[in-house]
Formats: sequence, structure tokens, C-alpha cells
Amino acid sequence: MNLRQDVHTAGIPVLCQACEARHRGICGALDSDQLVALAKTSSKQTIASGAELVGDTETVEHYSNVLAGVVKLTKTLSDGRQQIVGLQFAPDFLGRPFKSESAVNAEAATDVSLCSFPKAAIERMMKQSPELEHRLLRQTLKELDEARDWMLTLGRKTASEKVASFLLLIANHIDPTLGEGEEKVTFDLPLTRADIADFLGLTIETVSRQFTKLRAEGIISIENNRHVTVTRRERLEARAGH
Amino acid sequence: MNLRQDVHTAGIPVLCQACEARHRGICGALDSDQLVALAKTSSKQTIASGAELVGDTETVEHYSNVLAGVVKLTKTLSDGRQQIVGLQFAPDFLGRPFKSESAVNAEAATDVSLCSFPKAAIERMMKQSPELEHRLLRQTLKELDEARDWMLTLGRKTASEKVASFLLLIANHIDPTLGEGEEKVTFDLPLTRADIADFLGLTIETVSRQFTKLRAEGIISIENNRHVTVTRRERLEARAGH
DNA sequence: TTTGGCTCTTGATCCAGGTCAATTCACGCC
DNA sequence: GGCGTGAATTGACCTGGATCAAGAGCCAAA
Repeated sequence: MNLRQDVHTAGIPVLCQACEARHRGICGALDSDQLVALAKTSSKQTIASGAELVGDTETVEHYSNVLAGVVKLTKTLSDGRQQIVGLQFAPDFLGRPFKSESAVNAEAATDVSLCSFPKAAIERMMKQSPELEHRLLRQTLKELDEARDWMLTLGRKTASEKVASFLLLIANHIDPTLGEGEEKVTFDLPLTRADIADFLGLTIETVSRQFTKLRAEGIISIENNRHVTVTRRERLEARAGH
Repeated sequence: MNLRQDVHTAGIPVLCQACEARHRGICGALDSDQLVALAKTSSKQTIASGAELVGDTETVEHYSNVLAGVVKLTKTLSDGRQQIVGLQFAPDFLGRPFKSESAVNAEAATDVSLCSFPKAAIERMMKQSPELEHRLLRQTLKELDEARDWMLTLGRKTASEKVASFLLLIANHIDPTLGEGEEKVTFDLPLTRADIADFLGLTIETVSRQFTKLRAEGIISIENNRHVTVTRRERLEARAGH
């Protein structure tokens, strides 16, 4: 078990039987009896990059915890223009309570490992356990904060600021512990250029040009199109526009 | 009591003593004993258009229900670029649970009437009453859905589509009952051109030009800069980009 | 009634980022 | 190795919306 997992499992008293692994998210709110009951109807699954998890108007009949990988939530206009409206990292929750239809598409951006439960089971437990609803509220508030942060980026930042903000967002999500201190950060981009463009409200060409510019200025370097090293973190932060 | 109020008070069994008026929002989750207790420390207040309700990093020490008017939630970059990240209409809730600092500025867009409670009192009741937390979760999910809808608009729509989407959003909020049926809708804009620009990620000039274009095409008419009549609703909807 | 200070509109110009069109690169697969 | 395919880069050009600069409408105070 590596450091990353330690962070995510801190303070979780019981094992989720279904996932055969400790994790946070909603399971943390349940007692062992509930977890055993849940395990009977839930399952750990692995989804290949690119696979669609939840269709736009499709009926959602289960909730999931993201155990590993990145899931993108997208919205699409009738003519095909697309916008990513959320990225779910482990140990985020996937699913829209109190609504059978999802307003968004969910798609695996990388290979994803999920622990999913039937909707009905979770909703039954939600009635019994206020702690479960409390966790959902906290997760939803976190997502709302993130969405609002991103609205400022979408509406008011330049392409250059958008790309810098995106790189910092990914860096922070990949490992939130490597905070202010270190100058260099290295990580793999979980998204293609097309995905990044859809996230930032730009075109792939503009994203590519901004990467080129950052490379030329010695702020980042990229290997094999995915592996990014931020060499001048403070300059990237300055560019992101505080 | 007009139709509008009926919609908002449907199914509310008890009076909120503080507001001296029935309303939904969080009060609906409380029993009469709790409402009486709450009334001792809470108050109805009227805020003039333009007044700041909550500062960016200011400590929030009370929650509020919006009884009338519109509150805008904004985020600002260090150089002054601003984005409206949410609009709160009656009977929305105002305040960020589980965090003493707000990530956004809240400002009265119109004259606003509020019913506010001390943070501590609400949080005490939240521990006792799961129903209260349930209402907060529903409101937060609603705001998240709205934020994500708006991200698609900010990231991917043209100026023309943005303005059309905005007008429809206001029309629907001012009176959600006048749904699909009617061709004409009339309402007062609760926002100035500058506010609309900050909401749409545009400049005031672009917003103004789009209004002019809509007027020229006979889709809307505007009196006194605020009073809008949508004369060709279906054409506005087509322009909003589904 | 005039004056001052708003907000809104309109026009003229500019440029960031979109569009279109080639390459070039990464990574299988034979 | 050579080849095919989809992803990424790069270049040339264009345009939607920003910017800059006047006006016009509105209202409140003198």
C-alpha cells in the first residue's frame, strides 16, 4: 500500500466487502452490518478508457465510488459541441441522488476501477443513516465549489490562463500532498488534448499551442504526449491568474 | 396571496416566526418548537440593491433564506475581471455549510428581503433533524445542476446563444408556471447590462448588441431598459441552442 | 430648466482564438 | 524493420467578440 492509498483510507474503520479494499466516499458512513448487506448486491468493476458509464437521459440504477482512474462528466449541444462539467477522481462518488435521470454523460477518461451499488440499496440506507446523507452533502458542496471555481475560469480567463489553471488542477488532484513547498511536480495527464479542450472551452489547436508556449518558456516539459513535468511551478501559478 | 406565493408555500405546515411569513427553504424542515426557538435569534431584513451581503474571505456567521429579490454570487480575479457563478431567487438558501469562509461574494442584485439565522443555531438543529440536512442536500444538488448547465453555456455557446439562454433562464425563474404553453412572456430584468455580461462571460457592449439584434428581429421588446417582453418565445428557444 | 452622473447603445477598429489544412509523432501490428 | 491509424503539432488565414471612443437616454438634485 502506497502513500496515496494511505491518504484515502485514513480513519476508515471498516472494510467495504464489495470493493475488497478500504476507501472513503460513502462506504465510510456505514457500519459493518450495513457494509455486509451492501456487499451482497454490489461489485467492483474495471472500465476501459473511453467507455461510457452513464448516458445523458439514461436511467441511473446504481451509484459508484471511483476507486482509481478519472471519470469525466460531459454535456453536449445538439450540434456536437461538448463541455466537460466535472472530473471525478478517487475517492469521489458517482451518481445523482433523488433523480432517476442523469443530466450529464459520464465517461471513463482513463481506465477506471469502480465499486458500484444498486441505487435502491443506497437509498434505503440513506433513510436509516443520517451520516450517509451528511457525506453526500459534503461531497456535493465540494463539487459545487469546484464547479463555481471553474465557471470563473471558463467565463473570464484567457487561453493561456486556462491551460495553466488546468495543469495546476491536475497536479493538485494527482497528489494533494505535494502542496506549496516543492518547485517541481511530475504527473501523467489523464486527458487527451481533445478532452482538455472540452474541459477548458477551447479547441485542441489552441491547447496544443499553449503547451508549446509553456515548453518554449521552460515552465513545463512533456514526454510521450502525456507525462508532464512542471519545472517552474511558481511561474505556472502566476500565469493561472491567482 | 397570489399564485406565485402559493407555489412557494405549498405543503408547508408551520409558520416561520422570524419571517412572519410562510416560505420554503430550510424552515420547512423544522417542527414548530424548533421554529419558535429559531425565531428568537433570527430576523427578517431588507437589503438595498447593490449592497454586499457576504465578502469573499469574510467569516460567515449566519445563514439566510431569500424571501424576495435576487442575490448574485460572484468571483473576482485580482485584476478585477468578474464572473457571476450563481443567482439565488426566492426561496433559495444563502450560506455555505461546514465552512466558515465563503468562496464567493454575495451581493443584492435587486432590493432583497432576507430571513437570516445565526449559523450556530442552524448547525445545532442540523444535528437533530436529518430532514434539515436532506433539504440542504436537495438545494445543493439543484445548484450543482444549474452550475453545470451554465458551464456548457459559458464554455461552448456563442454570444447570441448565451443571451437567449439568459433571457429564458430569467423568464423561467420569475415564473416557473408559465411553462411551455404561452407564446408571450413579460418580466423585469433583475440584472443590469454589466451584471448580465458578468454572468455570461461577455462585455456590456456585446450584451447590448445582442439585445438590439433580438429587438430588430422582433423576438423581444424592451421598455425602460428593464421591462422585457418575449414576443416569439419559440424563436428565442431555438436560438438558445437546446 | 439646467446640470451632472449614471447606464445603455452604437460605431470603428483590433486581436485572441477559431477554422482549415498539412505535416509529424507515437504506437501498435504485420 | 515498414505501415497504418489516430493523436498532436504547426502554419496560414479569418472572424466573433473585445476594446476604444462617442453619443443618447434617463433621472435626480439644484
